[in-house]
Amino acid sequence: MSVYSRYYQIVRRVPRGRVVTYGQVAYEAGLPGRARQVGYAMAACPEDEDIPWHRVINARGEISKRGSPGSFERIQRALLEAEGVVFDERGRVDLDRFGWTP
DNA sequence: CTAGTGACTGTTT
DNA sequence: AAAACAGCCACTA
Repeated sequence: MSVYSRYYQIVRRVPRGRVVTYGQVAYEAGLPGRARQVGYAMAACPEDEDIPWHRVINARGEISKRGSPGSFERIQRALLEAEGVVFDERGRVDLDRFGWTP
């Protein structure tokens, strides 16, 4: 049982049309201050399980950038918009409205 | 065991 | 408001 599984389980609880920050996932998993590990866990996200990884964004309300391709961010944004999440012209989400609170 | 690598965050320029 | 800094630690080789 790795720490990743804990994070994945938290992410699975996020309902449609809502988003969470990396730090919040770590906090809910009982491991505050480990946002970076959450990011690393998402990078290793298993595709064969239904993990809504696209609902995890950074504390600024933006989609975190992954070094090389860049196309994944566009896909993530499309997935969120399809669930009703609204982005402003700068590509940010209003966490006060769409942020998930357990 | 050590060293390198990050989908991050809060504070400080 | 945007950028730079220093912490954070699981995982892989």
